[in-house]
Amino acid sequence: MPIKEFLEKISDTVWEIPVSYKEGMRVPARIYGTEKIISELDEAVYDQVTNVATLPGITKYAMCMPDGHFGYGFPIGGVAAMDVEKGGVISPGGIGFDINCGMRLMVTNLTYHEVKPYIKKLVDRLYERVPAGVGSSGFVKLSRNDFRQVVEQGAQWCVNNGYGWEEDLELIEENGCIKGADSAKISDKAIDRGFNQIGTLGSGNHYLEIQVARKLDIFDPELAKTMGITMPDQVVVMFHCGSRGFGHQVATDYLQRFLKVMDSKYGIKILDRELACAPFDSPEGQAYFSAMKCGINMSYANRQVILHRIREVFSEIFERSAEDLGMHMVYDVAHNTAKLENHVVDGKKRSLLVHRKGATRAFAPGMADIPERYKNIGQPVIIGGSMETGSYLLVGVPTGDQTFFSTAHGSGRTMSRTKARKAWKGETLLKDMQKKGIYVRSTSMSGLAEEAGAAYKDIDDVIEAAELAGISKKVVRLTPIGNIKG
DNA sequence: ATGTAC
Repeated sequence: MPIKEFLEKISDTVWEIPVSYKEGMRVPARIYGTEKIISELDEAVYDQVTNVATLPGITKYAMCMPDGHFGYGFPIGGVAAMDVEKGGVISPGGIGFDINCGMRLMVTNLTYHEVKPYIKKLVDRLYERVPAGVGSSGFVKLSRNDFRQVVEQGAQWCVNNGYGWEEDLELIEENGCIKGADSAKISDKAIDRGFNQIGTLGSGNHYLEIQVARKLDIFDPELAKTMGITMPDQVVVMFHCGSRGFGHQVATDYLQRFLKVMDSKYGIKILDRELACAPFDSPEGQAYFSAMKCGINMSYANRQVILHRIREVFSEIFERSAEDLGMHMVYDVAHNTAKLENHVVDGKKRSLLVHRKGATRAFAPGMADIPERYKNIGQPVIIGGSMETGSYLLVGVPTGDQTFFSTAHGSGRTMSRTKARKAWKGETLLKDMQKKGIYVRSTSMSGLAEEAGAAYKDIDDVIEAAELAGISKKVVRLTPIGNIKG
């Protein structure tokens, strides 16, 4: 029977697929989105999110955020909380290959008017100083043993070694170092792939962007001010990258290991090999959890070094120190993780492993683990749109409990990379963007075509859906003026 | 996303 017959409208932005849809579903699936988003959704997402609903320990719902689209095993935009005291599993496909791919946002005290004459110079210099593209390596020279320290200490290692400011650490989830990362759980191959990649952007949808907060796009000036956006036309810097080849290798290593033991040792049957998993409370599950945390820390360190590099470049171009330029961080959010969190479910406190794959944590005001500065307003959420359109700064809200305090992470693709490459030419796109006032540098013209704005959902629709659903609140919309694309 | 196939 077609999926539409099963899809039940819960509200204007929440759609449910009951357990009767597919044998083995332990909980219903819920998809977030407006009627428009749902009508354009890739049908494969229904299949994937209902597969996720069959995994052991899944609590309440298998969910998909409004930017959701087809991914490896889980949809990208997938949220699944596993009860670790009830045989809950950990699944690499629910975290993503690019472990802790995420966004970081930094403000400046410069206005559009001041930056505009330098935009070309600024983007060109950033392009030189922040290595981008497939297989790129960074300027931080590390031995393999040093790198093992980095993946255990994350951004804290960077600040201790001169890359950044002490205050940066307070503005990263887990203060830039998730506890329990154990490099003994990492293969030599993963170390080999990662040790020279600190401070590199990567490729695909990874980018570094110079943006402007236009007056009419500051929706809540009080909240914006708390986050450092204090004036119209203020220039900010946002970037998106992850754990590069390192995280990819960690995911590959453990997917293979889980496939070997999942059924034979633990009797877990899954509907799709891409959902390979192991009980959280098993030697294999715990080993991956520790290894995945190394990926989380690698990614924090990567973004920390890039942040440092951006400060250096601005300082050079504007001939003032980064302090004088007010280059303070707003926040750093993780997209691809599984974290152990306490949540209240049906009135009871439970320990849940919350998988967020292409989804952002969005803690409400007053919750633990929010920096002091944001305690009263909620956790900042940084949403990167496609490079042509715009991005958003949001905050978490109390009604976010329905998604274990998770929201969207980006626009969400509507078109495959292959299709996008056929539909557009990178060179034309580059010129069109230039006309719109966005100066772009990219390592790859075909890569640029893959990231065309038209290959993505409308970011404004996605944010609107997230706000209407009560899973995050918008604060500022940010417009790009310069972009370095990996 | 990714030394875009070990």
